[in-house]
Amino acid sequence: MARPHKPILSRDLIVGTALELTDRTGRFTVPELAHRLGVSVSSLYHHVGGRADIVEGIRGRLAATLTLPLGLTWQEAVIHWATAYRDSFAAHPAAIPMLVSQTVTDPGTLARYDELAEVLHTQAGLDTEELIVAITMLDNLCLGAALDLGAPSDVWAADHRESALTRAVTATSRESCSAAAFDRQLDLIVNDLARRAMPVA
Amino acid sequence: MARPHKPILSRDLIVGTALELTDRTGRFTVPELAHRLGVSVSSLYHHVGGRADIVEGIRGRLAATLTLPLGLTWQEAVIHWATAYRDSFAAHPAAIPMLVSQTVTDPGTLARYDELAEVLHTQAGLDTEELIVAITMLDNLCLGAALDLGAPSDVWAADHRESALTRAVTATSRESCSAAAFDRQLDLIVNDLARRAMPVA
DNA sequence: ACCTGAACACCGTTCAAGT
DNA sequence: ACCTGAACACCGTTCAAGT
Repeated sequence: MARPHKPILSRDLIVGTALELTDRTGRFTVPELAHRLGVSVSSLYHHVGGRADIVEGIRGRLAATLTLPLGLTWQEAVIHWATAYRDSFAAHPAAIPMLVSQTVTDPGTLARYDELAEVLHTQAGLDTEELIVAITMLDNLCLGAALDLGAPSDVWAADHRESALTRAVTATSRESCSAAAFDRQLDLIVNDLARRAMPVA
Repeated sequence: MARPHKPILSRDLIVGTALELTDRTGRFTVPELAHRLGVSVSSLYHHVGGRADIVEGIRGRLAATLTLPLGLTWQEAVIHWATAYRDSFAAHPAAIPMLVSQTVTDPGTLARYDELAEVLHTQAGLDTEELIVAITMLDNLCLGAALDLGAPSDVWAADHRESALTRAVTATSRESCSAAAFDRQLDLIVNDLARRAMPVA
């Protein structure tokens, strides 16, 4: 088989399989990916710029959920955006380190940031300075929460010492605490923004 | 030369050189590291468990600054801890992706978390549940801020569209905004904790 | 246009060998 | 104990070749 009549590969298929592989095994490798697709390694390079491009494709998939529905107040929009961000990244924990080590170039992802900025500007009346600080805060929060939820930074899970605190901590659910911390921090941020917002209606 | 009278390598030297290499070139590789040290690759494995162990050594170096001075109020301690965390990670941006992709095992780092927990427990009177949420929030914040400061997640630097916001944003200093967002968020967290604290004095 | 095999320049790790 | 060279099983990417 040299060239099939109907292409068997596509950027979308490659990205999807890479994400699947990452979820299942914690990583993906170009040879593994090719094997999984029943194809030779070099075939992939006809549809994709390389490994980094595949990672960027994964980013695009995850960021797709950040689209804002119409008719939300800016507060609701912020909460929707941040929650979707955290959720979709946390659903693929093993992908986070890959995403974090690489500059964001996916146009869809960038557009999602723009949309949030638009809402904060036109509906909450934040000026440029405030806008950037706000988005930075939200970005920080979501990234941190997703990392904390998914990545292997199980800081307090280790039985490293005789700390009463550490032992108590081990008992509690890691996920629920992370979620609680996220919710509370998001709430703090929204309130802080509300205090600074210039109502435009 | 087979075995020198005085060892030329040590875990500390290896870790230090790896960090230096990372700062200068954005990454470190075992062969590069060996070359830089004027030594054969396999020599490193007499002093270090492997690449992951070197990364853990780097984590230990950076976490060393998290030690809390005596005589601080718990609020001051939180601010000191978080600021030192953010600062020392942000000073080595290229190291962050490596640190984030790997489980924390460095004992020193784990001890620094314990110390903060101790302060929050005994001085702020937080119960177990509150304690974990608090530390998770702080951990999230610092990690997110460090990532945002150092990692190549220059989200809004890309000239991807005709967004007035995006262009305005490009003008402003990335660092100062990140710092402002961090300071404000840290302030929010401390105040939130103060509201929940049970004064013990 | 799309798949292939072979080749290239890398990785991290191990291990018998030397002193 | 500590350094070495050689070997191993991997990576990601390229490129001439086939249809």
